[in-house]
Amino acid sequence: MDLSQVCDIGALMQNGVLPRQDMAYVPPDVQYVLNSGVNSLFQTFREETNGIPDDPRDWTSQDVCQWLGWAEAKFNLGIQLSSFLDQYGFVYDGKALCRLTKRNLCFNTSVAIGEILWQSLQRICHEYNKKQEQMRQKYQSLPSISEIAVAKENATAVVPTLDASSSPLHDMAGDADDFLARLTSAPSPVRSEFSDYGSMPRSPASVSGLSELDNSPVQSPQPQAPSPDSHPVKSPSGRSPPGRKRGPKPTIRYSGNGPIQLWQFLLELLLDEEQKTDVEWTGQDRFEFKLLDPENVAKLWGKRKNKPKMNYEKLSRGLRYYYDKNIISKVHGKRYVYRFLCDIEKVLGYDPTSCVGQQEEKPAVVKEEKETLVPSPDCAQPKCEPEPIPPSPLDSVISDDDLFHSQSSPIYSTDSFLDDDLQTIGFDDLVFDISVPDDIVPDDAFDSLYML
DNA sequence: GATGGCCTAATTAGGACTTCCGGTGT
DNA sequence: CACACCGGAAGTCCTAATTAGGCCAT
Repeated sequence: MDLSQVCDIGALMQNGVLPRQDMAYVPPDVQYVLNSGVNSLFQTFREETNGIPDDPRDWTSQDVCQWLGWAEAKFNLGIQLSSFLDQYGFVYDGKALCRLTKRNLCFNTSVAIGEILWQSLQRICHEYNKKQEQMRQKYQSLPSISEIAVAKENATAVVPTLDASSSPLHDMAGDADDFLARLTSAPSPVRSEFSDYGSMPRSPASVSGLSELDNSPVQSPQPQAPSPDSHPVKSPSGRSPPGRKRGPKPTIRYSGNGPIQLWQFLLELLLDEEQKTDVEWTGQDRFEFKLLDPENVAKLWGKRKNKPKMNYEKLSRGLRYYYDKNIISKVHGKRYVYRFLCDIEKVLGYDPTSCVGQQEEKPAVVKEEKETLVPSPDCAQPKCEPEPIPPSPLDSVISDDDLFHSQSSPIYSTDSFLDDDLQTIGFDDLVFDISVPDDIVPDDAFDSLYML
């Protein structure tokens, strides 16, 4: 199948080339062609649609119809509009649309159509975010009004420069670490309301402040700083996704909200090829790892937290606090060996221990994920109380109360319903920053970084 | 002058460690 | 005996929520 064929999804489905509704997934090679087709045909989206807002969240029902019409015409999808009616029989607006997951889309239409629509929507969101980011950077590079006023006082004719490198604000940014630190100040994962980690809820206000769209595929662009000491991460699948250019490996570094926590730091080290002499997965048990050089790990931890007197004795005390919280446990009888009890696979989007001892490359980019820390299914959870599965994100009306309960439930996060592409629920708690080198094509970066 | 809205600073509460230490197990 | 490991206790640092007070418009 080539790009010329991909335009006619309907025909491809009829010919059995593409999976139909009863198929569970799109084969990777077909998915690649679909992605390429969307990317190729998307070039004309703006010209062929009339005045659709850049931000899909701002779309009206008419805009959604227009988008569906465009996709329908472009790909001969055979979309049933009824698939996009909410419970009241109205066509989704942009906000409701953005709450859909790929799985929702596939479920409502078909795997192939869902894939096309998903890719298309991702692309639109990506363009919007890119635009926002550019505007943000442009804005940041501008001198403030007060600076202009001062400049006017000091010189009779000073023209504010747009050159970021010469802007006083540019210098104020400080080093990347400092900048990163300032970016990462917010609640931490184990502080999530009603989480199982010994935290007490503060007040519903802290939760109700979450907008519905915080969990939608559309993420507002977040300022990201370069990570000077970040390191490459390999991919678990063993081969690079098709179409990805060769180049410097993407890097991964925690950049979530709030100060980095010890377990996050350890995970960061474990994902770092260059730290393999300090800490590594044992491969013996799920998420089991060993501190090969405990003192050095402690030193690195102390460096990160600006605690020069940090040592393994103190670090291990920190780890022991995790025992009660079911985040990490000690592997009895093995020196310096611990085990993550939380579901690292969910946090990262793949099992980092799956290719321990293998030489093949992991996927070049790891999922960027925003999610509460989730105890793994095999971890005994006496404090966990079962909760009913919350309403589908398809529901166009979700009360704050629903949101409050559904998001804060650890059970919800562990539910199998939330696998792979269904990731619209979660806090902005854990975010690993994946820096993608410039020479990797944007679409590749987008595939992995965006709307996961 | 009374009231209400807005803003800001101070206070409070809580989480996540850090530091220290005595005890236990191997 | 050395060392890893455990867990209590007190303290620090940080963030977010709450409260109090000042200012201003009506």
